[in-house]
Amino acid sequence: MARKKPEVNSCDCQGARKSRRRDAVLDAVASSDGHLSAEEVHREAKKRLPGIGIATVYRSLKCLCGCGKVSEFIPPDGVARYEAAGSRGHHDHLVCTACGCFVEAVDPEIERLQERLAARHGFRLEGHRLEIYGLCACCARKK
Amino acid sequence: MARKKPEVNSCDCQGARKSRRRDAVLDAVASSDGHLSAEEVHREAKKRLPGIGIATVYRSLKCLCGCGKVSEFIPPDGVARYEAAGSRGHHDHLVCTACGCFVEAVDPEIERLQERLAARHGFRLEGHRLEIYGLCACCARKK
DNA sequence: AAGATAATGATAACCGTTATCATATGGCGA
DNA sequence: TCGCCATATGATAACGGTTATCATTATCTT
Ligand SMILES: [Mn+2]
Ligand SMILES: [Mn+2]
Ligand SMILES: [Zn+2]
Ligand SMILES: [Zn+2]
Repeated sequence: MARKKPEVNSCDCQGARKSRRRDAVLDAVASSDGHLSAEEVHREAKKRLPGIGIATVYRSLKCLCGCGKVSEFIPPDGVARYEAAGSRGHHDHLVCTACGCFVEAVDPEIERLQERLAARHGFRLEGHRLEIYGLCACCARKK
Repeated sequence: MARKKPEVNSCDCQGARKSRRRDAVLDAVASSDGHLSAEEVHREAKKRLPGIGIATVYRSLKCLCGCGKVSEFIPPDGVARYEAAGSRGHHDHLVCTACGCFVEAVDPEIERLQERLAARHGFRLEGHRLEIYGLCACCARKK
């Protein structure tokens, strides 16, 4: 007889309970191309649970970031953006100053040199943020 | 007979007039160690011109950033910070996650590899932002 | 099922920054 | 030097993304 799958909680945080809304928020982020603002996540989540409130979206995003399912990054305009962090590992962003698109990229050498730079200044490295601004291939062509 | 020095305007923007307050704002930023918030700049500027308002500080900072005398950078907490940009050239920041201090650093190799990374993705590079997070030497010792 | 506690939605509060507007000031031509 | 007009200024309201509050609901444990 088929037995119910063990309930997996979308949040691994201590004391966290399972919640349909948090699942919806994670699904909204995970099934998109990423780089959504909280408001955009809300719009997507409402397609799954029409009544979900914006406060819950913020709370869920914070929780999901805390347990590593989602990662946040804050562009210069100060509006946080979210993307699924499960399988996709760390990456940096090339940000187009014309159309605002994001291109993801990693350069292992840059990553390594950052460690060296931190060490050189006695820093115990915990993380970093690298954003490269410019015109994406598409926008550069139009100019 | 000593004649007055030609008035130099602290702002090179088109149509800008000389203003004592903008001078005071520039002086406040230039004579500090940098990385001041707008509110901190206001506090310093008031030592020079007690009546100066916060709106004027914001306006002056924007103007001074526009003509390259001051540079702005926005840490993850979203509160803009300012530093003199005249002689000091580009640099990146090592940010201590414990005490919040900033250490300035440049790695020419990282700078060069960023150009390569941009080119590799067809980006016409305009600028970048690199922040490295971790414990500064001082804070790492205390842990 | 009942009790304990986490989750939720509506909305007020927060806070750095920007916009507004009446007034003051700087710089130019006469 | 004087007058004109665009720019600069200060007080303060408005803005917008995010967080806090609180009464209610959902989930988990026993
Ligand atoms: Mn990304
Ligand atoms: Mn600096
Ligand atoms: Zn583009
Ligand atoms: Zn430190």
